[in-house]
Amino acid sequence: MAREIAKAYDPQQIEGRWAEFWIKDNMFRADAHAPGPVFSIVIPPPNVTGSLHIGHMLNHTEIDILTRWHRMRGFNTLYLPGMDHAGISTQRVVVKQLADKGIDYRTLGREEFEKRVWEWKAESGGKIIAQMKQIGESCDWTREQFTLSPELSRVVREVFVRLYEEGLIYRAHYLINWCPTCLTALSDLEVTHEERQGHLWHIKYPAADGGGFVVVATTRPETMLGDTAVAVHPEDERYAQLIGKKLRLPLTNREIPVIADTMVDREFGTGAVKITPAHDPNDFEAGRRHNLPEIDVMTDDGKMNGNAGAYAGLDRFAARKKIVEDLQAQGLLEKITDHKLSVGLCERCKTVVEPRASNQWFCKMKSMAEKAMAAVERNEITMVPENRREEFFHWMRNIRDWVISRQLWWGHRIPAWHCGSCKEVTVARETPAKCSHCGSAALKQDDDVLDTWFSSALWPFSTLGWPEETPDFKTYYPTSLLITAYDILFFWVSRMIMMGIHFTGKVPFRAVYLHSLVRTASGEKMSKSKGTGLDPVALNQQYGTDAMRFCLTSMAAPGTDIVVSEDRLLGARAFANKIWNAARFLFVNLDKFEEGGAKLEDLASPEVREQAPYAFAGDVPLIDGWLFARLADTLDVVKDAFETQRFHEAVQSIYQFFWNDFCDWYIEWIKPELTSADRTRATVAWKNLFGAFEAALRLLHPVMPFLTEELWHQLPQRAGARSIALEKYPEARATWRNTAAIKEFALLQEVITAVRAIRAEMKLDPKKKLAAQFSSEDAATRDAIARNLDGVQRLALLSELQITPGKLPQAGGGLRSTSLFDVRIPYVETEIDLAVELPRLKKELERLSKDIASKERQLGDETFRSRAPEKIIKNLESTLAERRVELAKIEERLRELDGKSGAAPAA
RNA sequence: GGGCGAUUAGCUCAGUGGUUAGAGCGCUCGCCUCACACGCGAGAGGUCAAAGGUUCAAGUCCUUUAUCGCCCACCA
Repeated sequence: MAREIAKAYDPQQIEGRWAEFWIKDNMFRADAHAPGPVFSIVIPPPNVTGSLHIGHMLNHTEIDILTRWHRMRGFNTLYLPGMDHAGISTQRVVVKQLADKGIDYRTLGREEFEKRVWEWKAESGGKIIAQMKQIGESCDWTREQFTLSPELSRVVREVFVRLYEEGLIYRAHYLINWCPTCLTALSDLEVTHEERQGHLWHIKYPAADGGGFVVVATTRPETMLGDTAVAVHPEDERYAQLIGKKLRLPLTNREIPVIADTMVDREFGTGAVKITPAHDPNDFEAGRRHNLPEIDVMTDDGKMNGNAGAYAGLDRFAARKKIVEDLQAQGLLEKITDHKLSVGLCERCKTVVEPRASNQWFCKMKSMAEKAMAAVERNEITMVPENRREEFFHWMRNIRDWVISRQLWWGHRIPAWHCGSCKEVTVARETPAKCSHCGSAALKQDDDVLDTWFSSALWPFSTLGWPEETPDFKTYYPTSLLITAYDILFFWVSRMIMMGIHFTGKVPFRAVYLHSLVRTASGEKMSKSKGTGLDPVALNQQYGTDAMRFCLTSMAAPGTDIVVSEDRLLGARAFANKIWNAARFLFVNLDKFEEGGAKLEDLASPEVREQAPYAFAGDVPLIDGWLFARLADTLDVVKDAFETQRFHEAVQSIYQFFWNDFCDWYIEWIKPELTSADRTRATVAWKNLFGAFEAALRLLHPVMPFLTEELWHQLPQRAGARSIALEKYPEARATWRNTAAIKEFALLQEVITAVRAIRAEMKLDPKKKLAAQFSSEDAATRDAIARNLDGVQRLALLSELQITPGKLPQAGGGLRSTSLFDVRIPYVETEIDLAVELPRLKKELERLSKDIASKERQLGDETFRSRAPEKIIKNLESTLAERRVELAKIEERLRELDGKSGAAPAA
């Protein structure tokens, strides 16, 4: 039977089919009652703000690799998918969409707006799910979750009420970060800081009694309209007599007191500070200490309000300009100096944040933080990379109460009802009929919603059925591992740990792996708005999903950000193509195998393949023993690497095994065996090739699922075999381990490479078979070459290789030496180019001499001999002996060649 | 202001105190060899940022410095 397979791998031809195949029958559905050790992982739910970007691609690939790997190793595996409603971000997206259509979302009303967002959620969520399916994520789609679903909303209310009843959630009037564009409060974490060049305006505040004035320095003159005091340091002699006196606030007719407070830094500015309790965190605290009134001078959208008198209606920055002009006109502006300051920006829209005093809901964090730190200290949760642990502790130690209310319409409505009669608050799981304080029915639910991270913090248990003790919760909680980007350690990871411990008594995951961010070539965080983002869909189409997966993870060393480049993607695609073509090699030769009377069906059962490597004439051929030994080594590395989330190591070692060992050496070596006239020999070769290739596919499958699934189905498989994803991952068998084969084949590789080098150096006809000579003092080495003469001659393209004991003459041909052997192609028509050979040898000589000198020095050192481990000394001694042999050979060759050439070219 | 990280080949980066520091890409030379030119073979290319220290032994541990990043922080 002849098979047709395209010459080049075309991922577009096959990916869609398998993506569909995997989800069709819920192939990756988890079963809480299934046997085996558990591996569970919940997705960091992507925001429904658009589609997946390349960072998600990395994150999801890592999760999927580990999921597939564990599944193939017999774990009871759950990869739970889902999405986040992403309160402020999603609301912004929809608000903007409406604005683009000329609609102010506020005119729609809350209910209609929510309806529009749900429509958008369906669109964006649908896109995300489609992308996840497209990239082959092996999730259990029957367990998909959404943070704002009715089920999860119930969990949110449960948690809110419990925290309220425990006194951990409270409502207070406090100074918070306000975004005048998003029109909501923000937590400290949602504010990013940016250093900007600004000014320090020195303003004269005249004394109320007309005697002189105090100069205050401020970076924000517009807030002076809300000043309710000026503060000086109590021990500042310059201002001592002013304390308790009144000043007249310029541009208004208000009188404000001079107060004394140790918060003032005498060295800064003039040593006198204007106090604006409603618009500055420090001043807010000072205001509380001194019982000062708060005067909010702004509106929600950042304009000056009625309290700003003549400036009312002006934007805060326009007001700043006007105020400075007016002060100047009145001669109250002493001077303006340059001043660098860090301004707070809204994380989402980059608007300058306005500190404002307002009524908000808060969550006390300290006690939860302490328990979370203790758990991490006890290593109930491990963190990779480990240095993130310190960051975590640092943040947790300095944690402040969390503003959890947001003035948005998209989110979990706070389950609190305000009583119109007694003004008290009723907090309840279900909408209450009457006020729990006075019994009045005049209840109105709080307008605010919860910070989106509040529901995300519950994700590992809310998605598994908590507060019920469901089978899912019992089996899969705590989850095994959390994989996420390091930039949400505080937003999300820390809060999950705190909430998880608080509500379930257990950590939410056993381990956290914080992976890199994917950056642009210039090192910036990728951003769609800046046009620097890479579109994973386009890249998948261009290079193939498997290549993308390979590319991203091969660079994913923990702790460093990664940069995706065209070059790397091309390299990854080439690898996929290489695998494809290795398979093609098998297929185009199958006829020959079957012509010999063998049947493909004989290779279909895993039991048959698992017995590879098969022996011929009583022995496993060296090449097969070697390949399976290399496979075992690779599997060791892969296991170790995946267990410690060192994806790049695992992926690179798989790459090396497949390309270098399997393709470059194994396939090249066994080619003639496959068509050997000796049918028994040929059959053994075929069985071993099949066994090795099929194992290699399984080895590769978690990283490159599409390609391996496609090829695996083209190999003979037992009846009822559904998918490579459900097969067993190869296990490094004890019988595969074979250091002798590795050592022996390394010798053959060395000899073949040496002959090829000589051939290149002598510029010999690359197709012409040549006669060469081989010598070694070591009988075992000579035997090894003799045993494998056919292969060596063939790969080195030799007509014959004469094996003699001892050494070869160092002149009269192209030659390579090691301490163990010499190999030489005698001159026939061509000679060595001395202008190349002599400098090469001299350089080698120099390197060896230096190396020998340093080793001699070290071995001559008594302290070294007495302190270094025996093994190190032994190694050093034998290496030194080898180097000396090599040096002697090089010296001899140099003498010969120098003599021959008369005048050696200058080195 | 505090903290963390980085600095290794032309580029992007691995490197877990112990032989001659690796990979991919790029570069040079030679090959369309019947799986693969998305390929094959052979090469060149590195005082591991600088200085000091610990150690028998340092790219790896410590200190200082320089440069570049990132995070955190209420100095008006």
